[in-house]
Amino acid sequence: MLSKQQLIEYSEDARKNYVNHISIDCVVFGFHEGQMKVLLLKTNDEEKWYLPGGFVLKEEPIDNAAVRILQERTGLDKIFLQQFRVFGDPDRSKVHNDMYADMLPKEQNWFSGRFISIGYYALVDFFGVIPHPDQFSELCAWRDLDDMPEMQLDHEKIYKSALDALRLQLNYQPIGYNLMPREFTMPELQKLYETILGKKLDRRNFQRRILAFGILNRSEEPRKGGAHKAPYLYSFDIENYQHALTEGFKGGW
Amino acid sequence: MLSKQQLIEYSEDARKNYVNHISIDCVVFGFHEGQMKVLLLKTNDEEKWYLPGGFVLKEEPIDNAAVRILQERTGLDKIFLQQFRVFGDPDRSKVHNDMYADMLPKEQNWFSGRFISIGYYALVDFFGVIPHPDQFSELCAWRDLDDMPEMQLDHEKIYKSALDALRLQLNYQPIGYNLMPREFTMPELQKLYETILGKKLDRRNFQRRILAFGILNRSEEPRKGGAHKAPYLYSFDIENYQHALTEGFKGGW
DNA sequence: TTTCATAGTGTATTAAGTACACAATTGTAA
DNA sequence: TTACAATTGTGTACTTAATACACTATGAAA
Repeated sequence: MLSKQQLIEYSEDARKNYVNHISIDCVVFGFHEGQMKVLLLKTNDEEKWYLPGGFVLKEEPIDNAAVRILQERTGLDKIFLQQFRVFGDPDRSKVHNDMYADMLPKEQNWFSGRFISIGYYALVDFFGVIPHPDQFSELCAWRDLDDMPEMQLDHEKIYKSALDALRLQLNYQPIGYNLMPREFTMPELQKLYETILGKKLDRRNFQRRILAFGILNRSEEPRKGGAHKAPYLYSFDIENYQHALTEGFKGGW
Repeated sequence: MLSKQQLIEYSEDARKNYVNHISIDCVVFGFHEGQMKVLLLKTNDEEKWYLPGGFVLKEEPIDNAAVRILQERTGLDKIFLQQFRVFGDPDRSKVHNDMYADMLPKEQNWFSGRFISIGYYALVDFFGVIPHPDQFSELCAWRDLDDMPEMQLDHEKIYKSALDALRLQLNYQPIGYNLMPREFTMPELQKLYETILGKKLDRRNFQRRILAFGILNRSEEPRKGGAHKAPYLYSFDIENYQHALTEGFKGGW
């Protein structure tokens, strides 16, 4: 959390370096222990959480800005990022505006204006992430998708919209390379799909379908040491996976 | 086309009224005589065309801005609009910037900065549109999708991206209500799909599939007076159509 | 009345999606 | 050591959707 003096400095820096009126908000999805997770931030003195976000440098492509912002929050440098929609209601950042208006003199307050936010979602490796709070927060942590806390501004709307976009993507693109460890079992992958979709799938049909995509390689050796029958291990065939990403799966017409 | 003095005035007005650094570009699709059309603008003294676009008023939701911009260009007031992506390379408007830099003193030039553009596509009734040029152009006209001219800035990239988005939409949403006249024949509707997709479809299979969506009503009376066998007339069942728009068709998983 | 272009309809085949059941493996508790 | 519970692997019948393809019907013009 910034002091008033720091806030003034941040505001002045921001005016110098960032494109005004534009922000970026990222919905970072991770997957761990059969749970879909979203990376959130929080200050100590506020109840509500918010999404990792930031601004666009004056000479920076917006996609790079999103990558930079996520690098700062997660430590990751290769991130699957997808722009999914713009949030541009004039009063979407009203609460924020008012908050900073109390703390900053108007002429020094870069935050006073309206911000139009570009929404990105990211799929990341849960274990690769080292959550870093930003300047405004003390806490950066994973939250379960089915146990999301109250959120600031329109961030609830944003993450729900991201989830919709992700579910849609599931229909015509492969998913998982950025969310699963290198090797995983079929039930583990199924759990990912079930979590994203929020519903149960049939084991046998899931397996057949996902294998038909041709993006998985099965290891020779099954995973040992588990409490039950040793499952096979799979990994993504990265070449086919990339191809499927660009080409899409079926198409309909 | 604006004179230098008018340009200065426009620039000052813009600074007062619009959110800086944000623009909107619209890809307006129409359909006429079996051809997919896109609405474009042009000045007399430049070869290249550009997309209808504009800026966001300081207190205006971005979707409203897109509607307002299209109302001005087309005269339509009910428009199917879909945000599809943001174009935010720092040098995307460089040509424009340079052009205005020659004409406007820097401190009076609202256009000098970088603009991040929100792309919308619109599906409209061809006959409902009365093309109005904007302040910068003399010409506002339909162009065939398969005969598109050279375009300014990154507008070629934008309309191609819009077409991709539209094709994707075809897979999970109905299309046509905003593009077809109230009554139409099955071959006419098929032509629309073929044009959007850029490929031929089988008559019989198309009919079966589109009817299976349950969004069409068939009139009692076929269209008479044609040179051949009188075709049946169809119209959209607006209730089912709307339902399909929000719910989507199949889904995959 | 024949011909041509177009419209309407049906059927067989293949592929994809869904529903469902049994056998195999492994650790644990009797 | 043996029975059990939990989990994984696999197969098959059924239904639905997608594809390929051919004939009949209509209306205007030659």
